[in-house]
Amino acid sequence: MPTASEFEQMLRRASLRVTSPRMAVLSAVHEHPHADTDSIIGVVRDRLGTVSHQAVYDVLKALTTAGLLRRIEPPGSVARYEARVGDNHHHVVCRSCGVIADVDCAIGHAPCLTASDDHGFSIDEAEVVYWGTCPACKSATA
Amino acid sequence: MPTASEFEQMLRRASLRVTSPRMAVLSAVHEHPHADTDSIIGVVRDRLGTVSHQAVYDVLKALTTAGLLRRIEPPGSVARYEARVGDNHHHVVCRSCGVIADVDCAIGHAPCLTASDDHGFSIDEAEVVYWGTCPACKSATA
DNA sequence: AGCCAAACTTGATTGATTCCAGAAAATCCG
DNA sequence: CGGATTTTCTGGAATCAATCAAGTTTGGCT
Repeated sequence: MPTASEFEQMLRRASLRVTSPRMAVLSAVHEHPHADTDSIIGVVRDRLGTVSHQAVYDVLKALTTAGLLRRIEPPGSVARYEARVGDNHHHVVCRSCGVIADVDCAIGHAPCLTASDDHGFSIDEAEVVYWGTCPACKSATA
Repeated sequence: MPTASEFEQMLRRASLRVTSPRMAVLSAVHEHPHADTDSIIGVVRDRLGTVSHQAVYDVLKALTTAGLLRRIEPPGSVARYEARVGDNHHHVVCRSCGVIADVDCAIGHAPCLTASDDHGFSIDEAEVVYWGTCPACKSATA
């Protein structure tokens, strides 16, 4: 877990002003990977008191654009955010409870990046979502 | 393109009653792959006159559950439907205009199904979204 | 023909996300 | 330090896909 001053440096390096909502959001996402916006709002308010949901939405968008956060949108779920950026990793989603876990690419840096027929598209990224059942749900149904 | 009587058989085989909204939706999705719900409503109304959006939502859900349609939800887009089901194919999405094209799996039947660390999940499906630029947008910016 | 469950209609509601305009705060520069 | 400029934050309203609820119609079967 990065320290407060490291979060500050991340913001400054991205040419973003250092504000308490930004610090709180950044640290909240680091603490709760794959959290949805509403949970993040809750965590931020626990720490700072009153913060508008609009501010959190703005901050999340700014940090995502700056590359400090990554936005993921698993089908059937609202938008979620994670702090692990810059590497090519994917996600497993539990069909029954919806939890998400990180999965490193099995094949290499760009898995499945070579489509059999790309229809003339210039493909620059492949995003993989694995569907399955998490250990907790497996033992619950057993 | 299947004929009307083939659509009818598909519905009956799935134990679904044959109604004009269902026939119209089924054929609309066959004619317009990757269409969103709103476009489908438009096509259906062109053919049948007044149809409630609720009916279309219901039909789409019923047909998806029955396995006659597949629902896809590319991040940043609303839900879309396609009639190509039962095979393991993926999609390319254009970053600039949003068009979607089908892509057959390059590696085999279940690409990237072996994650390096599955965190104990039982993975049964891998869904791949390729991001890139479509030929039309490439030539537009050139 | 006539029943009954499934399907459709109308109309309202939810819930995530975005838009807007004014107030507040942070950075820059002298 | 202090003022001007720019960005951010606040609070409320608006949007849009999607869902819910209650009542009416219709397809499939006897």
